[in-house]
Parts: sequence; C-alpha cells; structure tokens
Amino acid sequence: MKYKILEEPSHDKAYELFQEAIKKKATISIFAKCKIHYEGRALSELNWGERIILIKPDGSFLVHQEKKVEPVNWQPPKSRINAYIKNKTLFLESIRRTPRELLRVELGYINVMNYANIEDFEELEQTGHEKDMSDMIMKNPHIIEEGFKPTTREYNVEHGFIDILGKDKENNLMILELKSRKAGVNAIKQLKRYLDDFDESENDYLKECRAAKKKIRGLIVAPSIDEIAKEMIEEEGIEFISVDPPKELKIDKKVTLDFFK
Amino acid sequence: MKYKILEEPSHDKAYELFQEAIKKKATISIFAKCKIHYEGRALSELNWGERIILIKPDGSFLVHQEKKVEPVNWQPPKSRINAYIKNKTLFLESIRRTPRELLRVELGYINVMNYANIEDFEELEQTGHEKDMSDMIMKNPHIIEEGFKPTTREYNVEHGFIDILGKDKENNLMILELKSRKAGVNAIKQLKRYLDDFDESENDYLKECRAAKKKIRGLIVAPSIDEIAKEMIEEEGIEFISVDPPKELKIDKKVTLDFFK
DNA sequence: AAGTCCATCTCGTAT
DNA sequence: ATACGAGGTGGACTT
Repeated sequence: MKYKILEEPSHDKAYELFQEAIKKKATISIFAKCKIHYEGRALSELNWGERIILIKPDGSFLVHQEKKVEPVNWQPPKSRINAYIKNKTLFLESIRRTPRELLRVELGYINVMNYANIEDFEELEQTGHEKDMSDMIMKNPHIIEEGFKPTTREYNVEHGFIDILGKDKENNLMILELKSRKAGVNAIKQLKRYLDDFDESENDYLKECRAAKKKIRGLIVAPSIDEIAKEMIEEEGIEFISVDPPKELKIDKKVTLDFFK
Repeated sequence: MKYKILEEPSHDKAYELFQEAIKKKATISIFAKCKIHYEGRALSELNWGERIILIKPDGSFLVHQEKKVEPVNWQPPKSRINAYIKNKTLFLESIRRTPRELLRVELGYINVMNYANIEDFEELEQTGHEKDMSDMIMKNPHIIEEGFKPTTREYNVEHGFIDILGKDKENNLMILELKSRKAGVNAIKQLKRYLDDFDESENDYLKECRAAKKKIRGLIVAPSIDEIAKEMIEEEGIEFISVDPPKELKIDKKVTLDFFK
C-alpha cells in the first residue's frame, strides 16, 4: 500500500495532494471542518462542522459525521470528482449523471489528509446462505437426485473445503460445490481444483471408489449458471443442478451460532 | 479537533493508540491489511486485503473496501468495541446485543492509524421538505393561525436565515422556524439565535415594531416536538405549532434545481 | 423492545 | 439504458 500523509496542510497543499491521489487512482481520506451542499434527487445543506471525507477510486464519495453508520452525504460509484480553489478556499465537487446530482464540499481547516493505493482482491463470502442450502440438501437429498446419499460436509482438501461429499444410487462418488447465486466461471474452476485435490490425496473414499471401479462425479449446485460456465462444464464433464437457496431461515441460523468460540 | 497519527505502527503501538482513542471518545481511522469474520443476522468471511476501518465514538464500526459506497462489513451504533493482542496480532471485535452480532477484524500490516475528536453540532437540513412546508404556509397562512400574514421568506440574519417572517392579526412580529421532522433542542436553540440576531440588528421591521409597541413572537413549526424541547419553549416564551409537511412533491422540486449556479 | 415505513436507499440481476 | 427485488438494509417514529 503506497500512501502519503499531510498534517494540517494549507488548502494549496491539500489541492496538490488531491491531484496526485486522483492521478494515482488512490483512496483519499480527509479529517476536516467543512460545509456541504447537495442537490439532485433531494436537496440538503449541512453547516460547518468537523467530518471525515472518503473518496474512492471508483468515484464513490462519502462524508461521515461522528455518529451513525450511514454517511451524512455521499455520491455513488462512477461520480466524477473535481477540486478547485476559489477565494483561497478548497472546494470538492462530485457530479453524477443520470440522475443528475451534485455534491459540493467547502473545506475549512484540514487536520489530516492522506491517500493510499489500496489493494484488495477479495470479495465478501456470505457463508450463511450456502450453509442454508447445505442444511436443506442434507435434510432432503432427493433435491439433488433420486438416491443421492450425502456423507460428509466441509470435507477438507488442499485448496479448501468440498461443500458436500456423497454417493449416488450406484455408489459413484459425488462432489458438490454449492453457490447461493448464479454460478460463474470461478465456481467451475473452484470445483475443478477440488476434484484434482481429491484425486491426488490418498483417502479412504478414493480407495473404495477405485476398488469398486466407480466414477467420481463433480456437480455445481446453484440457482442458475451463466453462459460461459455452461460451456465449460460440458468440456470438463461437470454436471449442473439447479437449486434455489432456501429463504426465511434466519431464526434457525441464529440458534446454531456459537459465539465466543 | 485534537488528533494523533501513527505511521506504520507495530501492533503494540496500535493497541496503545486504540485504548487512548477509546478513552477520549475519539473517532478512529485505520488503513491496514485485514481479515474479517462476521456472524449474527448472517454469516460472512472476508479474506486478507487492504481496507479502511472507521470506528466512531457512538459505537459504529465500518470497514470499507476501495469500491462501493456501502461498507463491506459494519456494526451499528451502540455496539461494544474491544481490542486485544493474541499471538502478537491485534484483533478488533465489535459486539452488538439484540440481535446478537459479532464482527472480528484480524489486523495485518498497518499503514496509517489515526484518531481525532470530531466536533460537529450540525444536523443535515433536508431543505426540500422544509421548502415544501414553507410553500404550503405561504399559500395557506391560516395553517399557522387566524389572521397570520407572512411577509418575507429566508430573511437573512447573522447566523443564518429566518424561514418565514410575518405579522399576526394585531401586527405583532412573528418569526417562524420550520422543521419537517420532530423538533428537538437544536431547533429551539437555532430559533433563539435567530431571535437574538434579529433583535440586535437594526432593521426596519424592528424599528416599526418598537415604534408601535408590538411584541416579537418566536414560533417553532413542526409536526411534533420532543419532551425536552417542550420544556424549553415554555421557559423561553417560544410557541409551538404542529404542522405536517406536505408529501409527494419530488418531481416538482427537481425542475426548480439550478445546477452549476 | 418490537413493528412500521421511508430512503439521495444501495446493489445486483434480468430485460 | 431501465425495471425489479433483496438487504446483516439503516434510521426515524409509533406503539
């Protein structure tokens, strides 16, 4: 993470840092006194006060007060940001098209201003929904197919966990990868990795399977699958089964949570 | 705004700064690599990545990625925050009661950490709604009282604008402060300031009023008023009039917006 | 504390 | 581009 900090910069210095950060597509954070005007879907004014301003490289613009989880003013991603100095005062403006919206921040005293190039390739995994799906399938294996017998959940292989391991009615091994939303290429790649991991590890399931000359079936279980992934599974000999994740299980879920390890 | 910054602190130093900030009820901002676990109404995991963490004195806890206006993980106000070091690693935990929710952040390399005591006494004014109310009152002055004659809108005094200035049927001056939502102590203080401002400025209304030995009445106009504000207005000799703001005027409002000054 | 309703809802997805 | 629905919706207000 490359970053730079300025303590109590002049508005000129702050303007320079801002331009530098924009050029580098960095995220900007400012602790400063400011005054805010917004017009667009609604219309608002916020008088002088100390706040935290966060400007992200995707165009998001947030102004936070010292209370609440929601920003007091903001602009969504893809908004165009602009800074200028007028009467020795630094202004930040963020403009959105469709619908047309304008956020204007007039800066006062700036305490801390910094920018940083943030590297983050991870996406949030909502494990809850997949767990619900898993629960549902363990309870009603026929959702997958007639005669399906699940044996193990969260089976550990080198690159992660196989969601559900089981057998079909002819005792072929079945390896299920669950997705609570439309399955994409990533899901197929993940399952492929798990299949390879499984095939390379010396485990009892595998031995038994080979002894009985049974197959290993890989299955993507998701509400839907996108086109590219669909082509891929045919090439890879992977199967797709459409299953919608269950809804309204929140209360049950809470009971199973074990807080404080 | 009192503040302190640490660049690339050790986890021990960061822990110290955290405790200091909590004691001072400051707002904390951290640019760092981290890993996040959440369980409560849902269940989520977020693997290592660089993010911005914001912890507010009201207990709000936000983790922002470099995209989107919404935080990737968060806790609402009144959550209890706790920090500890385990295996030389700094963890931040935020716990909410009812519903029970836990957010755990495992920190990696910390680039910038700072805290600041933010002073902000201003509340967002959704001027759209107040403008609607103002329009309605100008059109139907009897909403306020029989014989009310509004004369001026947005009358400029030192600390801001008086929403509506007018006279009652006995020609006493009336100064109206409009609120589109429940009026609180802030609203009363604001009106008080405007009354003082008005009284100290040399304007024609005031001269005429004094010449004719008329009174100056201060009125809060809002849908409702909270208990503390109610006590206050009796002490201050201010009046309260209950008026609901009109609804469904958004489309009209947009037309009147004049972008780019 | 629980329920209802609004939001500059945001965000994803399908059309 | 627009339409529709879900969300750890948040947050204000009522009961």
